[in-house]
Amino acid sequence: MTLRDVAELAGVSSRTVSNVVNGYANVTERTRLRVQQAVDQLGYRPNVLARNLARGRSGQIAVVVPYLDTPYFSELLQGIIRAARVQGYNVLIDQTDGDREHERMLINHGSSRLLFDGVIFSPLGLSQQALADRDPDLPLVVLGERVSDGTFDHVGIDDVTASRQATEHLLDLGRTRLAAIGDQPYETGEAAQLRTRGFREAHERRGLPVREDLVIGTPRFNRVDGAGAMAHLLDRDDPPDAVFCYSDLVALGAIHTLVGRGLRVPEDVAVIGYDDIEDGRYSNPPVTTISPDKEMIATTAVERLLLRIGSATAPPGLELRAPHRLVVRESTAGRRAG
Amino acid sequence: MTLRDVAELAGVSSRTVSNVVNGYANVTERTRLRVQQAVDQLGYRPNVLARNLARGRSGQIAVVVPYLDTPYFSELLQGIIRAARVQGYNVLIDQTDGDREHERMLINHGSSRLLFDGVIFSPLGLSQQALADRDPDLPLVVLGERVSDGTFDHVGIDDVTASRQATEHLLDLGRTRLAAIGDQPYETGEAAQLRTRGFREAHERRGLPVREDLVIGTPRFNRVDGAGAMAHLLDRDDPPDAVFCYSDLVALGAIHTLVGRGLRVPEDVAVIGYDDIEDGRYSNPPVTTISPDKEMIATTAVERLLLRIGSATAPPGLELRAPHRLVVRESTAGRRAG
DNA sequence: CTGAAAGCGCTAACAA
DNA sequence: TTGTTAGCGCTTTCAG
Repeated sequence: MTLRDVAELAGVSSRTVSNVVNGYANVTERTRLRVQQAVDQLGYRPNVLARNLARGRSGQIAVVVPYLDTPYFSELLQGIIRAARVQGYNVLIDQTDGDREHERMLINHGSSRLLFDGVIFSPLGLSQQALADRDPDLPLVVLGERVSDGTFDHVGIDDVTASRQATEHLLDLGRTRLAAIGDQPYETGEAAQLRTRGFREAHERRGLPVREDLVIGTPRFNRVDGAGAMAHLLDRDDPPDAVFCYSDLVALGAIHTLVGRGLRVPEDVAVIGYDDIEDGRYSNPPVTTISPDKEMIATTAVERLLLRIGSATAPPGLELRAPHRLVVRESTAGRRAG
Repeated sequence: MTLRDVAELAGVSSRTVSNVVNGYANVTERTRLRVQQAVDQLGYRPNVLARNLARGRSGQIAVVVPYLDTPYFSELLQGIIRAARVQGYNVLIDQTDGDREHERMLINHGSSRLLFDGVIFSPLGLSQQALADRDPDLPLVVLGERVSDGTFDHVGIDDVTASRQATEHLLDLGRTRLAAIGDQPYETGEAAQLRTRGFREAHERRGLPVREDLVIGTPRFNRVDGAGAMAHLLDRDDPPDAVFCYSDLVALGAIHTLVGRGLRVPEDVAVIGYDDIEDGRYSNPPVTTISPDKEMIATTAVERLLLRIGSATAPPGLELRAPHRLVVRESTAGRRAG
């Protein structure tokens, strides 16, 4: 079943069939119908491989995330896949485990060209410099806490503000010994550092000192790290009465430790997270969190990437901010639902 | 940068370059070296699109799951992606939301042929019949609780046995009023029905009657359903003292309701889940569960699919059972860790 | 509005 | 062991 077969049956040239199949204009209604009929009759479906080669495009975009089983990413992924499909694009998924070399390879068109037309990338191990050194012809949209260097788009929320708001929420509750879990004071920890900055800003605004010894670093933002850091904090002479966790997973880990030690959340220690993943809504207690508009992030990322793919000349790299909001639940507010 | 350019520079034919690039035999070490040098010098990378067309293969497999943000699937996906990459295959991900029509389309090569060479499929809305009616030329491996009709491979654990073991564990604790949450007594609910069968078998073996009014159906296996079903159960005159949940998410939802009502887990009600997702390990309390060997499932599925793709004549459809085990945690055992 | 025909870059049968 | 060459099936320029 090829274009030719259809053309023959319909008594037109393959050019015309192609026009019809691709919904181009310039086809008489009459011939369009005849061709359509032939297509249906033969059960013709275009060969994507041939089309791709001829077009020089794969019709696929790659989404690169550090970890697939991180709820935040899988929730985001859903939105991206949906948005891409609407535009006729398929999504290739890649997981880097934060491996720097792997990440670098992917933004250089992977091991082979043309497998994907563009990349939505959530870098973890990669420096700003490595991002700048990438294949300049590969359309790129970056998620998370980077800053665009003008050659790619960047979609994220305002992390400093969000973190400040999270911290202020804890201060508003009358808590005085605030801890922060998740700092990463090294080159590839930009994400974390922005949150730490917001944490500091909140203190500054209130004229309060930051308890430096309560700012704890973690290699990743997962449950294990949260649980460990919390245990560490509780072993102090003067443990915190509130904790700002840099992800909901960290918060869940921290709560796990707290409850395990017989402490009450939020009465003894209030806990706030970040990301608003579904787990946090059904945990005990449900977790107060910063909720980024994931749907908007996904849609915007796809939209901008396809725009780049479609443009002959690369559009300027934009900083795109999705909205976020503070969602107060029982891990700080202390109410209890049925 | 095409094969020809390389051939020219190396002073050989494009055929030879192709041989070298693809690691075929029959190339003198000497020419191999010369070609390799030319490749490096020109920074040549093969055009996958052209290769795909010529080979008639896309080098991609599709993985189709109902929901991407279900931890069980995203954990499985990780393993699949890894296993596929090792074999030089890329993974396309598709989410059906359990939509029957969408599922049917995908096992008929989607809307276009050749986009993927085979499918690993976790059906939700599709009947056995629909599976049988699929495009017979599309290599297929099915995950979950179906039975192979001999034309595809099926990878899963022994659900009846696992469910029986889960139930027996509750009975061993001395519980007498066992509930089950997750039954789906309709055509596409085969997965659920197997678990219900195991639940019954355990009772039968002990000569105990099943409390039919405590077997609750849920449309999906997620937190909301679990929370709702549990609330429903607690409103009974004679509420259960133990609950077998058909997924860990359901268990987490159920626990959420229990704790919200001021009941203790496991003292008042013991809860067991299914899937062993990471969330269950860090919840309060951690969830006892049936743990399928996900890594094995992923590897086996990929292995079998690639074998099918590579075979001229379709190998017989196999039933492949991955191992599982009962993991006892605090939601039934009542210990409490730090 | 439609037809003819030249590729897209690679693979692999056939020859040498 | 290597070269020649005919496709793979579609898109698209250029005529008409």
